[in-house]
Amino acid sequence: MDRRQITLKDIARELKLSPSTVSRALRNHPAISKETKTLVQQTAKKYKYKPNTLALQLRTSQNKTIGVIVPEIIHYFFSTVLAGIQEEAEKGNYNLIICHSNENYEREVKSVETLLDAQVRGILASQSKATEEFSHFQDIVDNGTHLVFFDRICTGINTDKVVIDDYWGAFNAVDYLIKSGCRRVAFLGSNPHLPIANNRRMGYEDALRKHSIPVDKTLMQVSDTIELAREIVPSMLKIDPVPDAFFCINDEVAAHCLQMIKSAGFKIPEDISVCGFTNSDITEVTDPRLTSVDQHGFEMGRTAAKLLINRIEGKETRVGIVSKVIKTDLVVKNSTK
Amino acid sequence: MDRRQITLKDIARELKLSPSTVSRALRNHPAISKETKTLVQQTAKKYKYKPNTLALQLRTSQNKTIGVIVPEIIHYFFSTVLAGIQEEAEKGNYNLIICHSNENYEREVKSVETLLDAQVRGILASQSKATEEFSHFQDIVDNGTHLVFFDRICTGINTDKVVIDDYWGAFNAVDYLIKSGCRRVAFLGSNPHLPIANNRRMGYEDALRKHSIPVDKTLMQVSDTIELAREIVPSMLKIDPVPDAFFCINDEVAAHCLQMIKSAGFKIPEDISVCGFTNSDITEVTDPRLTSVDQHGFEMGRTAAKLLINRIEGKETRVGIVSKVIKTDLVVKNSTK
DNA sequence: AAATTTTATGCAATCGTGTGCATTGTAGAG
DNA sequence: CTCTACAATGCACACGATTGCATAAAATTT
Repeated sequence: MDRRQITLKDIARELKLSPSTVSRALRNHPAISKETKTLVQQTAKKYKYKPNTLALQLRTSQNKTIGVIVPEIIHYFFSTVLAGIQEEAEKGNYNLIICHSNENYEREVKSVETLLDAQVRGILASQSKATEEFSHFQDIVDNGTHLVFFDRICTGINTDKVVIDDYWGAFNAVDYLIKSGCRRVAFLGSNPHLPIANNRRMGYEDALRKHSIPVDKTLMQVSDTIELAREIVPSMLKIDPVPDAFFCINDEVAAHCLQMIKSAGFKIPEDISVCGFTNSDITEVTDPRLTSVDQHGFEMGRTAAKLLINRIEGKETRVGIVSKVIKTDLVVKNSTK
Repeated sequence: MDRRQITLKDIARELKLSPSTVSRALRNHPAISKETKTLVQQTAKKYKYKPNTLALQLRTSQNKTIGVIVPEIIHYFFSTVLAGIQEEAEKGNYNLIICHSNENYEREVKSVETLLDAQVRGILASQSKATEEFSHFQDIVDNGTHLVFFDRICTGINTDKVVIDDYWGAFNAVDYLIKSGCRRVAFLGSNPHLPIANNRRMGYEDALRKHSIPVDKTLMQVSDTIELAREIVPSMLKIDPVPDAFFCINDEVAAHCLQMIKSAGFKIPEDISVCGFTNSDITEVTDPRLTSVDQHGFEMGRTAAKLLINRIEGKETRVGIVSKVIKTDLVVKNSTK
């Protein structure tokens, strides 16, 4: 157990050759004779020789790892993104170090530190809800490490980003709600300093305006967690006249919203429509099944990872900031008319 | 951008010292004078010197990474386990390389290869449903790399494992169902060559026997995916007399089962009870909320990672195989009487 | 047969750190 | 004033792999 990996030297000693010859034989260097090559390659196979990654990376000073910072792992959307990142990293032979900030500012700062200590070549990050100060992200850039934000981008930092079209996602959803006959659409949003929340709010407002429906501040609340939803939704159901639709910032809030609406005695979607955001697995198991905006997390992950790897390898020629936008799709199920 | 990290040599050159002196000064070696130490340490701080991990690891030949193979990332239980692994790895200063086999045998084999190529010090693995041949896992052991299985263990390989008490989890759930008045409990299981599936089946059968209820093979089906459930559940609802409870191998199947039971016109839990396994987030949004067996994935992840790290660092003194069992808890909600 | 080219291999340095041993300088002891 | 002891630093090598250059041996040319 814990057997030492065999090295070039071991093979060299065995065959009474120099390490350099062995190295060249394995890499098919033209100056090596056929016999030596086959001999070396056979012995290498026999001993299951694997070049030491560390030594190689040290020599070329080309660490092949990238870091990821996600606010939450146990979360449909982010695990979808992670799967996309993972696939693309594997394709490019990059290793991944994953940190999760748990929506906590201090842990996010520490994650950046960890990743820079590990000397990753680049970082993919989505900021926590609690983050309002960005110097740790600036440190990444100052350190000469590539940085690509995804989804929860950080407006204070000048770097590449991949986002979804939050504005149009929200606009189309609310537009659909209105076209299906809703007039009092409530918006359960998130902290407005997050661009994703703010953009969705604007999409929501503009959809109302398009149909000449006045924006009613009493129908707009910050409610991005189950706990908040449990407080806010019941109170909104007492407004007179009651909202005839809820457009929610995520599926969890939408699903719990739906429960509370039902237990308050309203029918979905006849009395009140509900629309979520993400189109996660839970949209299939609510009753009725939940209409939601698909965020295509997998594609976002792939796109972000691809962009980062291209930057690292100098294949991304565009000099300025690259911003990629992933399209959303409204997936209509049974919680809307 | 892409600035080179500063090295010991850089500091040495700047201070007209040798790299060895600088190294010793930073590591507080007694043979270095106070003045030199403070001088070196200040300059190091000034230039934000970080020792090159690769060089260090090469020197000590002590790669600090561990690999993880999960069948699926976008999955409540496995992401919970991952979160636990991640926490413990971070605590021990280990980096994580995560591979996902996507329930596919070939990808699993390739993942093992990837991880061994990366020369990880140990691997945490949960096998895919498709795997019926284990030589790739044996390769890990033969290679001298530590291996700990979690949840979906592989019986063919002689190594440490962390599992949940599937047998008792199932036994207690079915026992509860019977005590609440059910007599015809259906079991929607998984491929019996997976120990988790087999153990749950035995727990199910023994709970029936405890109450002198005959085991009825027609009530036991392999149905571990939503697709299978959509085929099998409707046919089971036509059995006469109809089952009065469904005990399901996972929450997704349970949630969809619940939907189909309702649309077939049965009342839950009055006519038919439903119980899932995992206690994932979706149990909160079904209607009614789903009774389920909590698997404590986070604790499982932490336990498995701790065990692996102890093995790597020689802190686990037990010589033979270590098997840890994580307790389950039945969480009763509204889909059972 | 001598000179030149070709072929095949080894030497040594490199990447960034750490450490045993040798070396330098200085102070105290005799 | 010389010798010893000790403090402070540098040298050289190691970790594993790669690569320019030198070198040895063989094959070819003149």
